[in-house]
Amino acid sequence: MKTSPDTANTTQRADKKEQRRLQMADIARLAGVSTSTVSRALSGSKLVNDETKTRIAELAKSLNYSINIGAQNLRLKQSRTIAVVIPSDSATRQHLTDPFFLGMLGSLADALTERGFDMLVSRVDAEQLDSVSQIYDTGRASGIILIGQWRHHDQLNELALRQVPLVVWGAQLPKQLYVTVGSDNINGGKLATRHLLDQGRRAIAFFGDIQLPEVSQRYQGYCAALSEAGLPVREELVVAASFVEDGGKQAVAELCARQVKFDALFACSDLLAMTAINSLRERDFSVPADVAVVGYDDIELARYFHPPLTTIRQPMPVAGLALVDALLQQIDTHASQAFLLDTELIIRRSSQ
Amino acid sequence: MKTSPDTANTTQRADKKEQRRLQMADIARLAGVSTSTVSRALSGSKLVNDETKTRIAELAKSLNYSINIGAQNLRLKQSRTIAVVIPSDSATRQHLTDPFFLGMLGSLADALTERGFDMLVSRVDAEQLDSVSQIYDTGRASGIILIGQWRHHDQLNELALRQVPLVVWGAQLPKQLYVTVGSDNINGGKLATRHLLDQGRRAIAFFGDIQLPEVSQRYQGYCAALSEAGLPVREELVVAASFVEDGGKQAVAELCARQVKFDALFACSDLLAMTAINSLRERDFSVPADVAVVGYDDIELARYFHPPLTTIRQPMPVAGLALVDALLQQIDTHASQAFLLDTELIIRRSSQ
DNA sequence: TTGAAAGCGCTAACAT
DNA sequence: ATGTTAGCGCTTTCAA
Repeated sequence: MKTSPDTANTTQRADKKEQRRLQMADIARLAGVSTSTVSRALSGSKLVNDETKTRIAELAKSLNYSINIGAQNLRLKQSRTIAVVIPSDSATRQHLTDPFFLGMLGSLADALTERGFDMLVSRVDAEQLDSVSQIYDTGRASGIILIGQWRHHDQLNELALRQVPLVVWGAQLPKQLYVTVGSDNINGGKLATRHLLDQGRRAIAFFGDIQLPEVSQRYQGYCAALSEAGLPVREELVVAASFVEDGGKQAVAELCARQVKFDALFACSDLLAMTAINSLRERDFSVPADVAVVGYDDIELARYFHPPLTTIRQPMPVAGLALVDALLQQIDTHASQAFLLDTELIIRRSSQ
Repeated sequence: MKTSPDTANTTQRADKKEQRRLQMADIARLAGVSTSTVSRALSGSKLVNDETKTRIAELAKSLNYSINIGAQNLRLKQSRTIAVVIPSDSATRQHLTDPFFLGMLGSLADALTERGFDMLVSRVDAEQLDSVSQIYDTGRASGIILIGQWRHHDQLNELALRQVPLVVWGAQLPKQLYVTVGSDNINGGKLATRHLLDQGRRAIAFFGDIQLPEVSQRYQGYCAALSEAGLPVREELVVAASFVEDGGKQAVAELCARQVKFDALFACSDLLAMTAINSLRERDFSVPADVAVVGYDDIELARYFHPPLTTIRQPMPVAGLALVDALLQQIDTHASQAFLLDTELIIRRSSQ
């Protein structure tokens, strides 16, 4: 039988036993009240005498006591925790390194703090996205924000079917059962392309993997802008560049191998744009003189690049809040809507 | 901001009836056994019949049941959660945007997953670092990893005094009560400076805020390398550049205002190096011809910069594991040691 | 205004 | 090999 630690017990120096953590019963005893009163006092209930309330609050503070959140959550059947999940490619494990996703994490951290939620971050193998529901099923988090839609449309639909409260950063697709928050990719693509057209460029290359929903919409914007200007979409200018590794380098190589003339480039991420610019430079193209370049994301380093990168900014600070609020609303009301954020063209030297 | 035009985008559940979450008792009833048996079966106890064990496991799987972690943790008096804290400047809120810290988050996510812990991420106002202990006192996390020692030495010591299990990424200082894991900044500074000396440079500027422990050690390395080469440390070449904003730009301005000749630059972060290089370029210095530059951190973009940045790499993948293991050991044994990771010179074009 | 008692969902002695 | 029972630390009826 285990005796509860008691004041009469001698504590030995060699004794490695955890000094028992203070709990509500201790505060109650020291204040000469019941735990109910302590609980009420600390939660600011008006059922308790003001004088006792402050006495208890001070006692707690002086002893460095804080309510055990695990127990509180169990009792209240809540968790006040949201999980942020970033699918990671099992092979490269590279996704969490993209500056864009990382910026998003910061924005989410702020938004969740503001709403009084804790943020649990986990990387999940992209091939096992269904394991995401565990985070919810176990009560670890009351909902899930997933950053990185990639090609997981079907798996995400399955999650939604399982009633997991879920909001995804990405593009809206047909037959979509889950809720997305994202920026206006179509317009982003238009803005970028129009800007290049305004600079007098006519042979605008497009770098991006059209299989990805967001990129596909940026491509739609690209096509729309060309069409507005009365220009055809020339397939030989479109390269399926991937986001990983030296995507830009490979894409430039591919484009050059095609022997096609081009005087501008719209790359679907800043990273892609930067590696592309470096490759262009190696091949003695000058940016922006020979090739005007526009990127996408406006990561922090875009302005420090040489030349400073013209790009499409996604509104990060708003993005976090939008994701969080969409999720909280879904948890509350079991219904919420897709939400589209404005994109903005940031003009710097790489395109002028 | 617009709401999306699509029709099918509202996820609704007409049925608002709370479907009670499945719990162990339900599984027990359905399996015709007691909850103890279910508990044991799911935890793989050998006390339970193999046949029953698989029966229960399958039942649970088919019903999508997972153990409620909150209740489990309460009962087991554990949390299997580690908090990762990033102090944020109350004014700028900029710290979580430094690519280096963000890379660290990724590394920690991997390391914690590997050790079976959840990662709670929170941004805490740098002026109220003592509030960090709440995360521990409330039982929310069993320990804390703090990224960003900055000038908070005293506050960190106080936290350690309060018995909060804590490991800090940073430099080891005298009279330090908390445990640090960090890279070998002194050697990093030496490697960078020696490399510049090897390139024949003799007037090497140093950019960094020596008030910060890590930077101070890099500066020590810088001094040591100069001294090895029989050169004096020239104060007019040392600029107290800050990490934030256009730190590099200001530092270059300051240096030029001093009218001192320099042919190399060691900047204490890659971001600093990059902004400095851009400023140098504006002033018609060529890099590396006129000024050879070495940065610090080896963030992902360093290799994509123009010119590709020579830098000191801190071993990120190892860093996460080292931090986590130091913390877990501290939680287990109430003792752990500071740990120093090797730094490595990565030579690229900016210095040659 | 306060206290007693029940129980959140689980685990682990202690029985059988 | 399985069931009974007593909590983990808290909140909240219900009773006083």
